[in-house]
Amino acid sequence: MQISPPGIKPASEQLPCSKCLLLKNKAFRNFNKKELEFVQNYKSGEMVADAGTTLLLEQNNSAHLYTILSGWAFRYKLLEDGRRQILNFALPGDFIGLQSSIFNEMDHSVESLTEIVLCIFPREKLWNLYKNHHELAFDITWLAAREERTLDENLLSVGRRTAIERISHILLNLYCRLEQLGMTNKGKALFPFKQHHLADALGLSLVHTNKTLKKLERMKAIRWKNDTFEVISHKALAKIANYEFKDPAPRPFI
Amino acid sequence: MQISPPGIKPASEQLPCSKCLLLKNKAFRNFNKKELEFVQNYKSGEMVADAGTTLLLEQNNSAHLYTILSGWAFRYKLLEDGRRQILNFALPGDFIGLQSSIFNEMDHSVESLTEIVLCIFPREKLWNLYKNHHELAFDITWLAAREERTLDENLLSVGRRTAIERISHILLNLYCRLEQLGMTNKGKALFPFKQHHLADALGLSLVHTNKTLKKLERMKAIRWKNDTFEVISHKALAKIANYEFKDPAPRPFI
DNA sequence: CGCAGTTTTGAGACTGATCAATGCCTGTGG
DNA sequence: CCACAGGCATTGATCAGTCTCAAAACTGCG
Repeated sequence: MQISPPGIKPASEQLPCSKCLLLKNKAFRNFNKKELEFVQNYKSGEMVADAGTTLLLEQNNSAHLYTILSGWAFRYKLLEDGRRQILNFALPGDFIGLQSSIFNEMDHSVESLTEIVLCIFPREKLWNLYKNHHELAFDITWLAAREERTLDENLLSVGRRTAIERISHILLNLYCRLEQLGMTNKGKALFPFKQHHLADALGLSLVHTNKTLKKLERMKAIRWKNDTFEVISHKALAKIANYEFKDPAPRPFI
Repeated sequence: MQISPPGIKPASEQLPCSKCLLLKNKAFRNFNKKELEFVQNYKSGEMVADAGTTLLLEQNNSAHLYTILSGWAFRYKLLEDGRRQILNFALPGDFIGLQSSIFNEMDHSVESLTEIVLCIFPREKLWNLYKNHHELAFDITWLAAREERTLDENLLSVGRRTAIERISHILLNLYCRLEQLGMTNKGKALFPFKQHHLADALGLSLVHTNKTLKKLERMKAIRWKNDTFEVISHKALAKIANYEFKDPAPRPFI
């Protein structure tokens, strides 16, 4: 029996897949009728979790896979003494929990940063998806490969970029992801995380992260106050981070 | 037209899939006749590359996917000024090049560390695999998810572990992977890479990597001389790295 | 024998970590 | 409406793990 962790509740109001808000977002690809039908059938429900909820826990098994419908989450791993590494941030359209479906055990945890709405897929039906809907199966591989790319980039940052490069890079990257999702407004975006999240994502200490952020503010590249992040100079940021902008093609999701 | 980069040649002698050496290795799962037949058909040939050959290049596209039949390789990314981050090492049974099949462009490069034998799969037939062999499609997802796990672990190391922890961890990890493949002998294994590869994999400088290795030797945990790596004390190494041994189930490959 | 690549060692510099306060907001209870 | 607590952000001072530079010692090889 699966018991919902505290902070997680079935969503009161659920949309049919055909009305899924993600479908309206130009960041995502379209579905044909047959696919939509299958996904509707695959989906077992929606749930809402408060900010700060542990959605998936390392070493545990999860009965479900999730697609984020709205809100932020992050994947992380802990060392025994409490050191934490945030592996990456997850946004609407991102798929979480594939690990446990494939290996029967998570090797990382996932926590929500905001109130979050998740679309639930029972893992035992994943096989069925591979069997009958190879386009969707391919999409799942696509998502896994994309995650790998993100991790490659993060590893490059943490391993070889300096503090100021890392910070500029991740801020710009997050900003671009949000922009693609239509979650920005005139250079501004809501960043629901704290500085210690950034530090943990970048392998830096909180203090040094703070000092470096201040430096970026003094350089008039960014402003970040009360959860609102603002890119003041894309150019300056991109130059520090040596960031390459690319406009992504519509992407799949499940 | 695809022109083979220098250092790459078609293998002179090629085994049919039914005699694939990987099949004899207990690390890998078995195939049934139908699968074997499909894979045999999917496979377009084998090639051999010298040590130090760039097998796949960032920003390029590759017409093929590869499974390593024998030898070592590594995936890496470069920064413009030459800083390099090795993302991970690839051993026999590992699958490389999925990225370019999915996104039409590699976002990392791959280089051989030893002479390497590759099994070649044309990317345009990947779709066919998804269509007609969902078990194999699932295996590809399995491989992608496994890669993600490895990267998660590497990111944790580089972001949050100290130099000595990182080094102990990666050495033990590589040793265990080789052991699984039957490539170790009484605590000894061949490590065909140089110290600067380790440094680049761990986000450390060459000098500091060297000093830390020496420290591990003085602590009588390891010995590493002339490409031969020896674990002298699993216990000591595991304690420093806080490493958890797990015996893995037979894994898929293509 | 001599070169080229690699490993090893020492010295000194510096990025980023740790420690310790202080300040700032926001929500809560009186 | 104020006092206070708790969570974050900010700052200064000091420390240390790692880096860079430089040179010497090895190793394998033509």
